[in-house]
Amino acid sequence: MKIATWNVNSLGVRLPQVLDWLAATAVDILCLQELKLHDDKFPLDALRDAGYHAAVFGQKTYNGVAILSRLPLRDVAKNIPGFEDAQSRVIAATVDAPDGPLRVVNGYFVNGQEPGSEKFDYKMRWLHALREQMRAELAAHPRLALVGDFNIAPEDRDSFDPDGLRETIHHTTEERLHFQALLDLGLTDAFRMFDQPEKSFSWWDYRMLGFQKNRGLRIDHILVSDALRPRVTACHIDRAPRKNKQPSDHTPVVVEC
DNA sequence: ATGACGGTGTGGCACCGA
Repeated sequence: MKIATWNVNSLGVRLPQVLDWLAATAVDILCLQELKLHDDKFPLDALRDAGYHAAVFGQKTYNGVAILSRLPLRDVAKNIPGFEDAQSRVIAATVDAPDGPLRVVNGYFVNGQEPGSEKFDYKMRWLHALREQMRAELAAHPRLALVGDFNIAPEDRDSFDPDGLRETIHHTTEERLHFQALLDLGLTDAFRMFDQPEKSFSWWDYRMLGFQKNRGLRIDHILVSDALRPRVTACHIDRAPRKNKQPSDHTPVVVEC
């Protein structure tokens, strides 16, 4: 089973690249973030023709998340229960995989802009609420993956300039403690289960030749539950889509389990 | 301290992302 996450920075623009990538990689589940379109603009037909079911939680202009799956999706949940939020950032669904039900939680985590800002405060409250949701999700669904654009570089090695960017957004101690708190619930960063190249990143700034100079961050993650972890055989970042014409600034992360 | 690039929506520029 192959599961992937990809922040596409507008599905309206990136749909042809998504279809190409699905055809090339044949992932079973693809979690998308930053759709930037409302549900009624979601390209259900094109994705169905490509062989995928979809659970969608869209939003015009900003945010928006979806789960694509070759197998049907059930028990779809949107956003964080009990946490009032005007922004579409979380969608969860269950797939009945051959070896048992698999719960997938797909998040577009808050950016936070700058420590001390109102948006950073929102990020902290959102992360705290997500943790409580994940505690409940894990209790109900032992076989679980939490994936998405976390907007957190968990360690220094996940940043192209950890010293220059110390305690700036994506790098703050507070954000990293929230990431660790998710791991402490019984989740593992699948990427770090394996030897990986140094300076492996999933996002590069569009500006100043960020990708060409590999000035990036690893902020897109796949966390697997303790019950799913023994099944994981590989995890990698696929840089190929970042080399497309008109790429997203993020590239997909893929896990095999 | 600011802008650099790209997407969206609006209306000829502002806002947001990371």
